[in-house]
Amino acid sequence: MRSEGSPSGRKRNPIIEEARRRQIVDAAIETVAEVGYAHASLARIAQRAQTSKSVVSYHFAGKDELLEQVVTQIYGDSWAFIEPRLVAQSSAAGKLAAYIESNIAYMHARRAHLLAVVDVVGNHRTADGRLRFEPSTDESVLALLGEILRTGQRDGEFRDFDPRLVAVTVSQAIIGVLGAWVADPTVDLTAYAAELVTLFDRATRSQGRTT
Amino acid sequence: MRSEGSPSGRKRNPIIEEARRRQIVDAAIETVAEVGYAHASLARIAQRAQTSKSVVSYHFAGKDELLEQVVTQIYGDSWAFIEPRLVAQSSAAGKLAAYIESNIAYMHARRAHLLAVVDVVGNHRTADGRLRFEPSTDESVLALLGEILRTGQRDGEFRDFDPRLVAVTVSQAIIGVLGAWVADPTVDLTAYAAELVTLFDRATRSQGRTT
Amino acid sequence: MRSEGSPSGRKRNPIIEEARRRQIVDAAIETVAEVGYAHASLARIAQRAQTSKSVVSYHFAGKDELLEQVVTQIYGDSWAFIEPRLVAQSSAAGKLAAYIESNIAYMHARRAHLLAVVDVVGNHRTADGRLRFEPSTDESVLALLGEILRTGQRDGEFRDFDPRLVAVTVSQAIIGVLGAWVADPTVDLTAYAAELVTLFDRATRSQGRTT
Amino acid sequence: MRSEGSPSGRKRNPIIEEARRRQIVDAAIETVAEVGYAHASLARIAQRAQTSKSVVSYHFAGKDELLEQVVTQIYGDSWAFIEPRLVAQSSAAGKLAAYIESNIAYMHARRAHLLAVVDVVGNHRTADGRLRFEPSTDESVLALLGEILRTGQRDGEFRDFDPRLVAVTVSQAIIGVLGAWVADPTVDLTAYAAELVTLFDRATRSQGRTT
DNA sequence: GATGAATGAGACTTCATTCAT
DNA sequence: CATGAATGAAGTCTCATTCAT
Repeated sequence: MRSEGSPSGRKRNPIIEEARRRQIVDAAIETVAEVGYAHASLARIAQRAQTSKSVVSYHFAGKDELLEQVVTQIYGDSWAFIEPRLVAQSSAAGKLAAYIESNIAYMHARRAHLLAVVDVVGNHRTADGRLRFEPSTDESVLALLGEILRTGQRDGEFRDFDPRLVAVTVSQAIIGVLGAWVADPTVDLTAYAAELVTLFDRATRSQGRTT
Repeated sequence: MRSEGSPSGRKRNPIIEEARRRQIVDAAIETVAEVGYAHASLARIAQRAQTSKSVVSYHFAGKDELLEQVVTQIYGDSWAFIEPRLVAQSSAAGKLAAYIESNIAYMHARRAHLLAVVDVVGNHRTADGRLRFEPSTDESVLALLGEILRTGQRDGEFRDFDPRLVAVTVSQAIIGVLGAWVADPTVDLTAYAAELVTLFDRATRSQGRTT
Repeated sequence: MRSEGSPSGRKRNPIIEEARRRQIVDAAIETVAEVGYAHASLARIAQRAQTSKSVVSYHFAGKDELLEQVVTQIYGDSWAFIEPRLVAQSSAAGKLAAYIESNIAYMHARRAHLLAVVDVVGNHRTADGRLRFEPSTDESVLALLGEILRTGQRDGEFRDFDPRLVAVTVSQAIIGVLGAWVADPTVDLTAYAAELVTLFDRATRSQGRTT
Repeated sequence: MRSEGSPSGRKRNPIIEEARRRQIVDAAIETVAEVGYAHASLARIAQRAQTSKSVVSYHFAGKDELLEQVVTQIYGDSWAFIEPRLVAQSSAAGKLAAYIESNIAYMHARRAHLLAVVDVVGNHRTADGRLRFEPSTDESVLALLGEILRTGQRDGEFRDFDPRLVAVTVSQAIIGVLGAWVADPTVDLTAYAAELVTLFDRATRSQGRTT
């Protein structure tokens, strides 16, 4: 049980408190990345954070809350990286390319984040056995991509297709490229990203148009 | 272990033996599909197979071998379904379309197999924490797709691109579409498969060509 | 989780199984008697039964089932001792006296049973904090005593009073006498039992009657 | 601990100090009454007192001292209620009746006190597993009742019996009646108290006497 | 005077595996 | 061929207590 005296959940000294939580979440990310979700026990996470299981239990209501923080933090960080790069583009095709490239670039720089988020999202379940997070790809990501694609279709940049299907495909293609890099870190991820941009440009452009 | 040749009263019976193993592997598939890799204990698998843990341990060297059989069996079954449909196509583009459609069709008919194989492949690890299977997509699948794509490029059907990247993309796009269906079983998987074929046809065709 | 293969809950070899369960229940009784409910951990019980926690968990679904067995067993044993002594009496007054004396005699011979049953009944609670057993005195005991008292009133042996109140009082008086003996084992429990019989004889007899 | 005499800026304030302790003890009583001794953790008690564990630990040496205060306070309060009602009676029979009725009346008005004191007295143990308080009934209560009963015998009011046995019986009968009320709050506790007085009047009166 | 933070002991439970029959 | 029984490691979580501020 967390929160005593202050039912809001936040402690009186938010600075040290937040720092400790962040430190533990980071340790959890690294641990999941290294040994996988199934073997990422509180003991191992605590060990990496250089504390004890009790401290982890003190700062988080339980393993569930900790793992949810892992996902929340990675989603937040990656979005903070991607968003300005999207805003900088005015065309839909530009935004699509920027999304693909910045997403890959972010994970390129944080391999552990990639491994952890995929593992936790794909495995963390509620007591009744249902996945706690959206499977495969986050719903908000699909909504964003769908919006970009629909805008492009309205403006005549893109041909006619099912925006959701293409959004799913783009999303999974990115994961696939990242997965290939995880399996074999020698692949040139930047080149792959560029090729992916080309591929989806071709797949979505309306006929006869040129960049 | 009994001695071979069975000089004693009891007879070896490979048929019943194989049937038992298959029954247990099926139970394992269903269990993983239902409660997920992390909660698929031997006890639960045995319960679903209507036996006891001991029987499972008797027929398989351990949990590892059982889960490897799960993956092997699903890979084998799906390949048995897909291969004839590939052979029936002569063009590279035809083979690519056939691969996409038959792969999705197979999983469409066996939801539990899809859930189980994704879960086990993505989670089953060796004692030292490394994944026991190729991450994300099976290497042999990538080799097959790469071969089709390269043939198409050689014959002028396809434009110039990195075959491995496109192979990865095709593979992950299929998983993505299947994932969208798992998350929301009401999506029209057949329509999605057709759209996916169109999308990759556009993405790979050399300019100016038509079907 | 107990019971595998045989959903009934009983194992194939009921003899050895039942012996082990009994052994563990006995160890639980002694442990609760010695260190009290709150300190009677599975570890301590297992230690006294000369096994490990795992074995206890194997034979019982959990601590709850074990403690319920403790109470069930003691209730059953004591009733097996008391019943024939009740049947041997024809008059209501005789049955009342026999109940008091045999109840005290049984617990006199099994101090640990007395301590354990009082402790478990008074403390064992469900997850939501409610007592798992009837508080103070078992309802079936009160029903039995009430029946005896009502019969005595109908036959003119006993004066008019609230049968349930007197049943509760008899029940608690027995516990009180036993409690006095637990606190100070030098008290003459047999003499106390006899005095208790006299006391309730006086309190219940109809005026003018004699034994 | 600060030095005495408080030479520094802060002043010792025994009033606020005592109020705080009382507030915490009250919270402990309510908590034990609600969730039982075994689940009455310092955290839960602090939560109900609207403070934190640290505050509780600051005001009491430990959980032990707090629970001892719970018992002491309830014993004290109940005696303050009962004593004047005893003094008001001149005959031994009158005192006995007054004791029974005022005891029940007090607990009738404070259900939580009843539940808490029974639970703590029956469960609180020292490190070596021995009960910290007298089991069942307080020794001073038995002494008081014994004194009343002996006086009554000396004056010829009561017949000859073992005073301690009857004291124990009276004490437990009261607990029994209260227990019946706790189990079923709809029972008419006042009527039960009156019946109890009658019952023990009959059981103790010397022959041929009348009120 | 008071408290947020930390901590280690110990609680219950689940699990994969082994062994004698 | 099959299984009931046993087992120890490891998991998550709760708790009373202590300490620096």
